[in-house]
Amino acid sequence: MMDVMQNVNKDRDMGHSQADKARNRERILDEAARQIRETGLEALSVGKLMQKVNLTHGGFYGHFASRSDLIAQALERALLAGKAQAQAVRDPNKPRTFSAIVRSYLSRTHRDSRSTGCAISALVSDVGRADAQSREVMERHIEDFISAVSTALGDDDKGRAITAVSAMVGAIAMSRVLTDQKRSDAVLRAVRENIAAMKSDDAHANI
Amino acid sequence: MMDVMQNVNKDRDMGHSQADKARNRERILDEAARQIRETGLEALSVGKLMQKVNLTHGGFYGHFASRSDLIAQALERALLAGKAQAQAVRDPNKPRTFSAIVRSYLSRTHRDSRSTGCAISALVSDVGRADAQSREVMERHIEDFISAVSTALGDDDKGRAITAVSAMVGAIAMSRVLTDQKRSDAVLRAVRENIAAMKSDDAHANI
DNA sequence: TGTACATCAGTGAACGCGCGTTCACTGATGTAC
DNA sequence: TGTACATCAGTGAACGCGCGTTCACTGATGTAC
Repeated sequence: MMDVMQNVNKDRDMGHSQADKARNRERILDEAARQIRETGLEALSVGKLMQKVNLTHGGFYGHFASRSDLIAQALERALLAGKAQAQAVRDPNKPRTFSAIVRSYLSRTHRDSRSTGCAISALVSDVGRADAQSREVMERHIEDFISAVSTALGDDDKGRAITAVSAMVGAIAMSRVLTDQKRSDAVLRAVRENIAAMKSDDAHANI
Repeated sequence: MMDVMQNVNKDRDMGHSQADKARNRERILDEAARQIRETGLEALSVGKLMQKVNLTHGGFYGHFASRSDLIAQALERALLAGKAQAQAVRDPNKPRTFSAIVRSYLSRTHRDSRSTGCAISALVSDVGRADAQSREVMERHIEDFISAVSTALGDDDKGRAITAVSAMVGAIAMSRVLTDQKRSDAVLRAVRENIAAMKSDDAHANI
């Protein structure tokens, strides 16, 4: 009986050591990064977030200065997690080819896992109207993504990479709007096929 | 003195006739359509919206059943207004060529006028996580946009139009995130140039 | 055309609610001896 | 290694605030005669 009570408390308290605090901070950030991708930057509620990680709302301010401080950090975390998620799928030994990037980015799996996928496509519109600080955070990741694609294409100029990234981000974002699964699938397929052609012709022909 | 007072009241009351009511409903909807494109679906506040059109919050429920009812209707309005705005710019006598569509969509002017521009690029991410009703509203307009582009391209298949639309929507949405104006301009330019090539080669080569 | 009355568009006070944030408290952790 | 105390991670009640929504009211509009 006493043991049961203590276990219940353990689950809730999560310990009070410094290591526990650091671990809790990570859990809060990870969960926030998931939630903003799932429901947007503004929908995040401090109380619900803390409940989700089995803590009470009051403790939040031992970890973050304010809700908007958390959101800024969660956005960075979401962008990193989305990238890591993409790279976890592939074989770490082989270099990432252009077609491998396009295939995994424009997959139905990616479309259907908003809360763990790329934060750019999950939050472009939102961040487009956010403050300069948030925009700069995403800006760095957009640049990185473009650079990675440009390298995979073997281009000096970034024009084609920019176009491919725009099409990929737009396609995933739109595919999540479409309620008709066939149409949604068709968007992913069309962009995948049209864009794949970019690499196959080595002469820099039309796109 | 009496005249002045009456004029002040006129500005606020806006009259009580049925025609006035219909006009007020339109003003509320138009302003809501602007606001959701500027600040997102969720940021809209009934009180602030009514203040903006010189009415008091209580009157709102004479026009709409609820805030979410208004939002659904404002989304449709925003999508229509964005389309109308695009068509107002061009010469109504000439047919819309593919390159004309691309040039105006991917213009700096369009990027810089979120509250009057295309609601798809302003709200893709938001609507992607909204309820089925809102998604269906935007879905119809995405399909229309794809059809218009496909016609301009003279294609039977919609694949290339889907790719062009994805790239345009993604490019405008991302260009609004970038704080570095040069980079933002470069995204618009790159996609404009790469996509323009789609039409010039009539043989259905690579994109 | 003019009057009397019913209708109804818009007003603004009031409501309950969930939110972000603060703070006195508790008890486990870490440290000084 | 063991004890005594300071620290501090997490708790939960309380706060002020803005929100969506309701409603009794006002006075202009529209209609019946």
